[in-house]
Amino acid sequence: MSPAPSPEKVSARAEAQRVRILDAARVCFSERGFHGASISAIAEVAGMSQGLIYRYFTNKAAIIRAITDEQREERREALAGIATCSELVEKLLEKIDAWRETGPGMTCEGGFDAALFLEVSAEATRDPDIAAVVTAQEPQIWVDFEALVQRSAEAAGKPLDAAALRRRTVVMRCLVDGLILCYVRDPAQDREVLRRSLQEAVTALCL
Amino acid sequence: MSPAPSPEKVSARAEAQRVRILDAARVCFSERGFHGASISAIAEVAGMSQGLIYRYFTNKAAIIRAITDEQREERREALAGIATCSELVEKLLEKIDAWRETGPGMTCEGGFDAALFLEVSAEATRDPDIAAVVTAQEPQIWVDFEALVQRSAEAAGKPLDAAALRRRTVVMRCLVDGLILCYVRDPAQDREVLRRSLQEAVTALCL
Amino acid sequence: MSPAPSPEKVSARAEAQRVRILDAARVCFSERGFHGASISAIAEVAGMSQGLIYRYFTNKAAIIRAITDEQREERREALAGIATCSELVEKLLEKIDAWRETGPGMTCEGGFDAALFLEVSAEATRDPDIAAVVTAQEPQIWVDFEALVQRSAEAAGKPLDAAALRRRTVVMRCLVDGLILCYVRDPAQDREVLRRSLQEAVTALCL
Amino acid sequence: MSPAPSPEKVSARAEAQRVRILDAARVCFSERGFHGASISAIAEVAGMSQGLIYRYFTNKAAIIRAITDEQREERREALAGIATCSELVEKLLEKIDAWRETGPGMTCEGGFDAALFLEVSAEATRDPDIAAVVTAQEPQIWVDFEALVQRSAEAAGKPLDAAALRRRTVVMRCLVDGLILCYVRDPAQDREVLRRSLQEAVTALCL
DNA sequence: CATGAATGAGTTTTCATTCAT
DNA sequence: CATGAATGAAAACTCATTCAT
Repeated sequence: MSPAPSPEKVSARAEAQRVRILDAARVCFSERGFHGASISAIAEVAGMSQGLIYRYFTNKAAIIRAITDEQREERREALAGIATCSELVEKLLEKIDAWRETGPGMTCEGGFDAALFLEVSAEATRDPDIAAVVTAQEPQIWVDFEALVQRSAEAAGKPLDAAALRRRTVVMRCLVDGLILCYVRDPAQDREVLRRSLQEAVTALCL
Repeated sequence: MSPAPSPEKVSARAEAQRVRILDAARVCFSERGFHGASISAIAEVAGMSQGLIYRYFTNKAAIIRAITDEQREERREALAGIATCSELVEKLLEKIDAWRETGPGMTCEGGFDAALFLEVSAEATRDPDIAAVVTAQEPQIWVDFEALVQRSAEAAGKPLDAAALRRRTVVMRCLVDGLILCYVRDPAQDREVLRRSLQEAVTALCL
Repeated sequence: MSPAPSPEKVSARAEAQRVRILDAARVCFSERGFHGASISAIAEVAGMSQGLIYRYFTNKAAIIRAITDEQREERREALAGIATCSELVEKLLEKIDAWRETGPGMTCEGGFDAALFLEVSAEATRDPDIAAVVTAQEPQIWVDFEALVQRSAEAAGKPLDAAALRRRTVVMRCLVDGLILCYVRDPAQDREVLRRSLQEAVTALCL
Repeated sequence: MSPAPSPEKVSARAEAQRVRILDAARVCFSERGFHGASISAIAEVAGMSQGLIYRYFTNKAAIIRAITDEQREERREALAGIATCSELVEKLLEKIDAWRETGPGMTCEGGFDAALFLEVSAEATRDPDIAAVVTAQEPQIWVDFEALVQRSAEAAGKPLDAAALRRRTVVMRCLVDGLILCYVRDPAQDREVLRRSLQEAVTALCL
């Protein structure tokens, strides 16, 4: 009875547990912030005991780091199926709307959680560990983003050389990240104006 | 002798104390976040007892609200002496650099504290009170920002009608707010590239 | 100008201040209990600064002692105009009703504050100082009470000798104090039943 | 081995902890009053950390409520083995004496804590929650008390009809509760006089 | 005489973390 | 592997008391 489970089984189970914890943490952190959310809240949402969490993460800090680290992949996925900058703007607006409606923690499955994104960015400002994780994500994000911008430029018939590509990419990232802040700070503002403003800028930049 | 202090004197003292507390709070909140900073830390930085803080603010929440509310004025001042969008980009980059060097809490006196800005934005995501304060600032900020954009457009010989002005202003705000995020997330990145990218965009937008 | 006030004037003023403080304290203690009421609350109700209170009372404990001490006089007054035990029961019921309606602190002016009476009794259980004050009142109260009971007995044509008088007085005091507890613990109970029960007992005791 | 503890075991432990806390609370509340006793004092007496108390009671208020609620059962038990009103008076005097000697908090095991009884009554005057708990106990207490009074009346050969029974019961309760107050306010008084006075009254009431 | 700012110790309560079972 | 009881430190907040003015 109860044969020793194969190592893969074990780590599969372990991985599943980690996922459960991270799913719960995402919800809690999004709702209350990294420092406002308690381990006991996470445990409750995850449907497990507080003690068990410490079998999979040494620390609350480790959970925060893991959540922060996830965002790299999410960001990659967000850019994956997208052909042009114009489409990116469109999709992002949709996702922010979805976030407002479905509530916090829905970062996975192609969703986007603006609260978590800002919390991570703010925390990166203070905690060197988090800053390191965030900064480490950047090269990859730049690669993906540049690919998109180049794709977009080529679609517009104006391919860019390396330096111009980088600059155009910087602008696009600022635009996109700034859009999130804009939306968060004044959620009542006219979404259509937002959309058209951004699209106009994309056009002006020949993307 | 020892005349009863005039009421102005009294409230002047009270006001001075409030300022001391807010100065300390700005430093602490910037360093540790709203929920990571403790009242006792604020009291220590302010050089007073914890109890005294409660004579001037009913709550920690009240301090957070006050700090959030301050940002309106700071933002106004930041735009005040600026003629064109190009100049805005230049000044903002300088200020972010200054913040990185002088450390946290230097929001006043024309300074800019990116950490605090992000913390406020993140908190607005969770706390309806903070969201209300932030949202209430927006109309004023739009007015100031539109004035700058129009000034800039006129300087470029291309004045804008109301609708176009609004759209261009949205783009500028996204650009500028996004720049902050970009900088925070990858502080090591080449500042010169950042500068040129943004300026290029400003030019492309005829501002 | 401002001639040195005569000593009587001074102590008259001092006495008036003490009264203001005690009036306020009575209200606060009645509403929140000795330990639940704060000096600052008393100061506010008294319309003066907290510091001033300490010019007239060395301590919070001193105020509590003073309030406790007052009850002797109140109790005397309560018995003063009363002819028979039957009348006492009637008056007490009226006063408890008045207290329920007019709210706390109305101990003076022939009123009766059941909350304060119980608070004092409870505190006497714990604080030896208060116990001493309360116990010191008792001889006087017994004298007054015995006078009433004797009056009542004579009115019924059955004067009592010293020992019997004392015993009958004990019973009357228990009856009357117990009535207060009964009322407080079940304020909804039928007042008429209460009245008749007590009166019946008075009759049975030939008072 | 080391079998998972059965659910009964688990809640048995929890129940035991609650009892430990309530035992400690009884002592502390009796010694210092509800608002004078601190959670840390209760924790110390209970021999546990402050934090642990909050695993079993959400609030200090919840502990106060629980202590208040206990009194119903204590009161029931106090009346249980008693045949006549005369015996009740005898037993009560004994218990008050025991309380004076054994110190505070000995409410359980057929003991009686006058301090706690008065504290609860005083608190009922201020806190609606406590008032509700106290008032909710009353019907049961009346039932028990009426049973005793009827028993006593029958023993005296004079059974009472419903209305008279109620009135006689009111008188007995006032007598008994008032006795507690009398004793507390003047603990030095002659216990024998007290005893004889009450017994005389009981006789006069044909109980 | 009077104020109210100031303090420091104390309050209740929460929380990350550990550990026996 | 999993629980959840237990802890100790720290959080926000209150309060009696003092003191410069």
